[in-house]
Amino acid sequence: MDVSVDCALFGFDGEALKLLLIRQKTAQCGPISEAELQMALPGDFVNDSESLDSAAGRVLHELTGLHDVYLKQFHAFGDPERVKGLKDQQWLRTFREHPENRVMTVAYFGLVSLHDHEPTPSSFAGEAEWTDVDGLPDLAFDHDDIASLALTTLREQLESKHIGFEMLPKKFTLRQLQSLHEIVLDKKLDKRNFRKNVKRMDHVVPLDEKEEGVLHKPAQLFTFDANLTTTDS
Amino acid sequence: MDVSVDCALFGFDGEALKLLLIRQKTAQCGPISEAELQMALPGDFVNDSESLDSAAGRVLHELTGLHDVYLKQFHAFGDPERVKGLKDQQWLRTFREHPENRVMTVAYFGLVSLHDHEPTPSSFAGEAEWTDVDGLPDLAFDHDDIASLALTTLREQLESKHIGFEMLPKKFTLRQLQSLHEIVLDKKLDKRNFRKNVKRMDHVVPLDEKEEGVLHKPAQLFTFDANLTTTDS
DNA sequence: ACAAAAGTGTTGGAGATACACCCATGA
DNA sequence: TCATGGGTGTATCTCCAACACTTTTGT
Repeated sequence: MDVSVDCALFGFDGEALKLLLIRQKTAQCGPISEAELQMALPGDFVNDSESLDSAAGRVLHELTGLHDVYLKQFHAFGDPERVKGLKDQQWLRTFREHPENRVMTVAYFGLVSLHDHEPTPSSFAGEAEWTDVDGLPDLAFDHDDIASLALTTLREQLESKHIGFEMLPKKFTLRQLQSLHEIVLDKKLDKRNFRKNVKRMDHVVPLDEKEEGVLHKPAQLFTFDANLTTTDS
Repeated sequence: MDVSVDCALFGFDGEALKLLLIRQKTAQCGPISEAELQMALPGDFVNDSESLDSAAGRVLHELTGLHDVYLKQFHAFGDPERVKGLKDQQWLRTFREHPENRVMTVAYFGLVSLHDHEPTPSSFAGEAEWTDVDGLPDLAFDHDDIASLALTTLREQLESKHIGFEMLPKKFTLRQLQSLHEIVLDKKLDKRNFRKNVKRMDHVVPLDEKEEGVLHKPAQLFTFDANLTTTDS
């Protein structure tokens, strides 16, 4: 059986939660309209000598140029028919040696800051795009399921594992942190209570720096100190 | 790459938490002492046409004769060297066609009642045994890691997903439920507070029946009604 | 009668929620 | 001076933890 990894990479641009998707390459021949081209989560086969985590890290690096971002396995998908759809097979035939092979995939979700680094994909340049999580298109294979479970997992772990920071710039304001939580959890939070909670987290440290270039009172900047994280997987 | 499933089946006998392990079959030739024989979690290759969940269910059924027990995937293990230990290879050579192949495994944990059904393994009869989770032996392959993560996962989900009932008889007393929690979580719980919490769970329903054959005041029996479970994965 | 576990309420503290005003900055 | 978001404290309520005695049964 073939084994792949697929990555659901989430990013936050201050406004909305984004997911990195790749678009099927236009087949050189044949009149396929743009709308016909499927989108999917980035993924690749696991190489002979690499671990699953390394494979996921490699896919991520090839797409974003980033190392060392938060990346966690969350589920394996192994339905025998998961790549057997008509469109799925058409796509696979354009680049796979044995598109009819059964392939199971280990899915990872990752968190990327869209602030510090330009989200421009590197080696896959042009075919990858950040898409709003609200109103995702239908995805190829079983990637709708994967994306949906990735989002659920992100929601569950956002608070319990304090991983929100991974989607923010190194220096961030409390307002940014709060919007992120509000958007991911899809509910409004009370500003004062939120700040009270954050102040209790010893790994969110205030800096002697303020926001610049804003047309209102500049906010204090904070950063994330990974020294002591209470909850680890 | 070969793909297998491994199952960490937990059971509770009223006293201790048990894990189902299989023992390496004695090689017909060669003077290998009992102590040299390794133990491992039950597992098997995933068949061509079955899903991962089905494969795990099949392994479980072959071992215990049970259907429909709680069984959940919790992690995929794919280190390239995970079956390459010396003893691991010796064992694999006794029954695998290509023992040197890389094999990744999708690990499941399952919960079994040791009360209602005799824990006697069926088709693997004789080679499987329920072992105390305290003081597990060293296991073959990376099964120490798998068992350890399975236990962590069980602890995390015991309360949040209300799955303790799966390890109790259909009719159980609150004392049994509490001991189970105390043993899994490894901490003493307050009887009154515990019962208060249980009474809030609408899926634990009291029966018009009492314990029998005990040399003290007989306790009321409860059962588990799966109609409305608040948390699902 | 005795042993052994079943069963039952109250109190105090900690943490969560709800809520409104003044402040600093840039235009 | 105005518009915009930054920043702050208090009262209430709910949830959790701690704690001891009476009841029912079998021997």
